[in-house]
Amino acid sequence: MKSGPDIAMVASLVGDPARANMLTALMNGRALTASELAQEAGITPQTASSHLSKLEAGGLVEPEKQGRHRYYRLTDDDVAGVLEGLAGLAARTGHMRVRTGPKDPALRRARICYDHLAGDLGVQMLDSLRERHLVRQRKQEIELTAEGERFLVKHLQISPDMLSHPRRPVCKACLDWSERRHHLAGTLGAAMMQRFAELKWAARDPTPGSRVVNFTRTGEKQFAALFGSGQD
Amino acid sequence: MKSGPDIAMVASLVGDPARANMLTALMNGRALTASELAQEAGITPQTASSHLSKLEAGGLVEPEKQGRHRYYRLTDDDVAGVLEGLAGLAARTGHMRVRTGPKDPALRRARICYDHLAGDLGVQMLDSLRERHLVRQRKQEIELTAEGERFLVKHLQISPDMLSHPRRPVCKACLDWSERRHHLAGTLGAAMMQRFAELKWAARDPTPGSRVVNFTRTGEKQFAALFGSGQD
DNA sequence: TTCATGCTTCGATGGTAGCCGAAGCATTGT
DNA sequence: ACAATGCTTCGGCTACCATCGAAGCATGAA
Repeated sequence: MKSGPDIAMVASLVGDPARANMLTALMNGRALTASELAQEAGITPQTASSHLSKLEAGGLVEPEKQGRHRYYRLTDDDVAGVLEGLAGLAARTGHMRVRTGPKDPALRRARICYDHLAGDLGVQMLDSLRERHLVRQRKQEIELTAEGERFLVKHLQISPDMLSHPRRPVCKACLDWSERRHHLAGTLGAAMMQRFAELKWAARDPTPGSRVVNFTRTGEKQFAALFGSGQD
Repeated sequence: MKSGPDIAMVASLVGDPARANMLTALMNGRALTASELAQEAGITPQTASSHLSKLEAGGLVEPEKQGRHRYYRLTDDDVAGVLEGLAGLAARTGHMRVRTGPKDPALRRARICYDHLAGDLGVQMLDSLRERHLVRQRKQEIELTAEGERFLVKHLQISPDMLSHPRRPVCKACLDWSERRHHLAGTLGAAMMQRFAELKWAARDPTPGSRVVNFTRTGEKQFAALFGSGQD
């Protein structure tokens, strides 16, 4: 007869409703934690774990470990393309699908991730640093360049000497919860956030338990001047 | 939660090994009968029937009734494209797939289908007729044009008057078993085949039960001159 | 007509896979 | 050190669905 399952194998991966929900949740290119994907699919974490291992074995998703979290993203654009094609075929025969709603805007914009800046502004900051070659990023590895060191001293009064730590890297890519792209973690990320607070550019929201970071007017301006991409 | 199965529904259709085998068998754009697809998938006809209904309901295949046979083809190129994408993803993670072998070459080339010409040459003939606007085809409906009538009289001494029949159409598109594209059936198809025999261009193979049609050297040349596409 | 072929529907069976509870690691924070 | 969180593994349960036997319709042939 024929050789192997082949196409049926990968198709059956997408064929399960729970897995399909996870995959469509990942369609925007961002990454989600296992628990979030579980909630997205309406199943328990242990079931989701089983599904995610299968998806990973099938080459549809790739994990990225992040502390005790485990982020998953689609392997590449090919996977997304096939999913789009399937969605197109499905749309012809029947029902379309509704998009998932947005979340708290303030939280999306700026918040504390452990001890460093996250959210829209955090991602934007790392983007800017990378663009101007102040840091070099390869996958999750981030390295401060010589230009970067000069930049920190000049604009933020941060000396590279202060950043070394026995068990913690200076720079680290941290997946952003709302944007699902990387922002800057590590001792540098923490030092920068601390400096923002000292300069009265920003402060954590006083509401207990809140992770929102509120920028002052001047802080917003200064931040935009340093890391802004034109208008924002 | 989310709305409907959507993408999972169509993916699960492809996800079953039997159905996947059927679909890949249809990937070349040809059409296959239900029994052939059953054999291709290694299942019984009644199981295949169930699968085919689902594939049809899901919009992946379309049936075409042909006598007591029922031919199935992929709905359109979009379906084929998605299948190719899935195959691509599957190929990355593991096993490729072997192609199905060829069949009897003589039978593929030219044979009798009921009373008219089928096989490679039969398909080629209808292609030529259509290309030169001697017939007009819409789906399974084929209509002889005025030019076509003149062509028949001039080159094959076939008068349109001889072709009318109370219960049989003059022209009809017939799905070709080997090529899985249409060839010409109806009273015209039968008349042309008969004329080929009278002209000693071709004759049915004497082997009992064989449906092979053998063309003579001159017959092949004449046929190619009338319906050939350059070199063949 | 009667027979044969191709396909479908019905009913019953069995294997597989999704699902969750409970327990086990791993990482982080106090 | 201990506790808390996030994720994984294990075991059993359940439900779905592919599968086939048997019977029922169609179409075409004799």
